[in-house]
Amino acid sequence: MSQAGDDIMTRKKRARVTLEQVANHAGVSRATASLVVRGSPHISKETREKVLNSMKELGYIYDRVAANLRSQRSSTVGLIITEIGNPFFSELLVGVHEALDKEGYTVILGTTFDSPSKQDALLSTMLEYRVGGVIMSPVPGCSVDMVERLKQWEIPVVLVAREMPSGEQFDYIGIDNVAGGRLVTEHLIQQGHRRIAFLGGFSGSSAWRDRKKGYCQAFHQAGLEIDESLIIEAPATRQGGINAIKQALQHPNPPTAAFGYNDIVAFGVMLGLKEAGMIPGRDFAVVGFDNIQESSMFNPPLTTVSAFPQLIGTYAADILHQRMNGDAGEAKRLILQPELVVRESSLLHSDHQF
Amino acid sequence: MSQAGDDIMTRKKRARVTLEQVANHAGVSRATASLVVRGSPHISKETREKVLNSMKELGYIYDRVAANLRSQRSSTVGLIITEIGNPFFSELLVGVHEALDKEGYTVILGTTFDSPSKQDALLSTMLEYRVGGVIMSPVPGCSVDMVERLKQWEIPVVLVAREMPSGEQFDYIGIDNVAGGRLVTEHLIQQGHRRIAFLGGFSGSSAWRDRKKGYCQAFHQAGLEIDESLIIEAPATRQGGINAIKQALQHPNPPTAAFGYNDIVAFGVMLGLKEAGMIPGRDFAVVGFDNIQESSMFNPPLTTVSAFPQLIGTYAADILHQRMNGDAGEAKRLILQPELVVRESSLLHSDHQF
DNA sequence: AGTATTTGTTAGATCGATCTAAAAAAAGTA
DNA sequence: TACTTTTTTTAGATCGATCTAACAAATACT
Repeated sequence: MSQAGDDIMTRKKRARVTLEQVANHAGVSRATASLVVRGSPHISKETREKVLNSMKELGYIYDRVAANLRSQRSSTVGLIITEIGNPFFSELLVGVHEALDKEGYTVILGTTFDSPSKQDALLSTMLEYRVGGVIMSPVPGCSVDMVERLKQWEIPVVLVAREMPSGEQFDYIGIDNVAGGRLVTEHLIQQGHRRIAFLGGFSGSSAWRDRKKGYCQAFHQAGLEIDESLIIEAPATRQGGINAIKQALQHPNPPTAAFGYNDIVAFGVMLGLKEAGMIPGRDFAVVGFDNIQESSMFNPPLTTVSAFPQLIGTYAADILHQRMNGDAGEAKRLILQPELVVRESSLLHSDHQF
Repeated sequence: MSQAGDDIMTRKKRARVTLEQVANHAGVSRATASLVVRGSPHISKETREKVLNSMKELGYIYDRVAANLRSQRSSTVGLIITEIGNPFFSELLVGVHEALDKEGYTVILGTTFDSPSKQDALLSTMLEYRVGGVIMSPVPGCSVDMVERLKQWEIPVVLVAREMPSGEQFDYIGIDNVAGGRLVTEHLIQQGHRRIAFLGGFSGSSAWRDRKKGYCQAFHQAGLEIDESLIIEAPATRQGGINAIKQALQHPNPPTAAFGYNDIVAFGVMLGLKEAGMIPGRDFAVVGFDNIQESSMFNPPLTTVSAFPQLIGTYAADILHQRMNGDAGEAKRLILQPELVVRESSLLHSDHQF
């Protein structure tokens, strides 16, 4: 259970100035001082100033921990993402953070690294800390049970970027991954490619399945066959991309283009191509997904799909804020439409043949 | 002062299961149940199991808020950085986060965007939340006053990446920016460059001043003159880099190489060069600072200096952990030695003349 | 002036845990 | 069996704020 080990704790020596001391100093009651702190309108100008002066004089520090305990409220919000190393999530974090900050919330951060047990542990911690709400990107194969526990305690939950099986009851902000996958694949087909690998990511994540769905749709629509052996799962990391493209190039009938699960994978794919002596954007087309800031600066600049992570974060924060203020309406679904950004990595010179 | 506006709060409806209820259910006292939760050794096996069962049965959730209030301890750590958008800091965040996570701390995140008032507000918030310690990268020109307030409350503070005027009393983990600036500049001088611009960043930050110091040292050591008009301050962003290089190119006697304050600026510089019709790495040498992951993947790959942000984060977390466990020794200073990483952006073809 | 209303203030209980110091139970010893 | 000593359990105060409901004081209304 919740072992509060002593080793990880710190003891404070200097005693805190309490509201009671402020009240005494100002010659009013504790309750009055409390009202002043909270900016109540039922306080006369003079008392307010008396109290504010005493606060300043004594160096008073508001104790949110005590206040939250008594009031059964919380101005803390939990944010659970898979990893901060991925710019998609760090940009999402920026969006969430800025929006919540503006409203006066404090953010508690957690990263799951796609481990369900870590996610459960994080959710527990957040419950223990009495967070007022949670924004999370669920791990693949995440069971709804744990998250429902939050619902039980009437802690609003907003899902971002990834869906959860039977998670219809939760607000969700994401991008239309099917459309995104289709955009990418249609683009590559239009460029004349017929053998297009889909590299990286794992089928456990809803985003992966949707992007693949879009990939398949584009193939079908063009009347082309899908070669399942060109769909290679791998960690959604640079190294995963390197490995995946290497494996794909071993194929007796290798692909001429690759759709990376996300930009990071696509970077890996391009690095792998370079290692194999090929020049991405000339000998081989590569497309990514997310349009993180770096993708415009890669060599060559990466064709990709904008997934608007920061915007997703902002919306998620806004919705959570509404929920925390009592909005109990139906679960909202906000699906942003992706936009294809064509750059050099997918525009092979016309003198190439396939 | 600390207005706890009602609008930002959430009310929970379903009552929490308290330790008292658990105790009643298990037929023991509240105190005993508390000891069980905390894993005290003075509890007999049977009572422990009785209580644990009751906890499970009732769906008990440990209330850290209440516990922290009474025990005057805290397992929360504040992390204050300037921005998450900068990969240097997001990598630092990864280091801090992983290390603290392992020890069971929870991280409260704050970003200052280099605004002193925002930093003060954040420090206040953290005090209000009773954090047990703070890791921070101080804003340029940060006064020691506010941070000293934390010291007063015996809340340990570890500074990272940037120093603070008269901040000798605080632990500091950073990199030898002087050495880094020298490495970069020596490298460029060795490549035959004589007119080297120093672009981006502001002189308010200690990192800027140190890097510039190294830059000057290298010049002096080589017996060369410094042209102050080639030192251009600008925001440490991509756009700042673009603007700075454009300005530098206007110079009647323009530079042949640029030292970007950090990799992001260097990226901007390279983009600006491209816009001006020049090819970085062929017509103009560019070097950055930090060696963020993307710099190896840029076009061309960026010569830079490794600043080991993740490692800095890890060390900072470790030291903070020690401090929170009572280590009251002298302020520690841990200065990592930077390493030059030479890539194509600074290796001009030999047929070029200056 | 006398009552009703509004405005400002407050005492005392409370949030859910931990602490202290002391009591009860169990084990060890003579 | 009686008396320590050790182990286990507990009652009651406490952390620092907010809540409730009631009480003064000031203002408004016949």
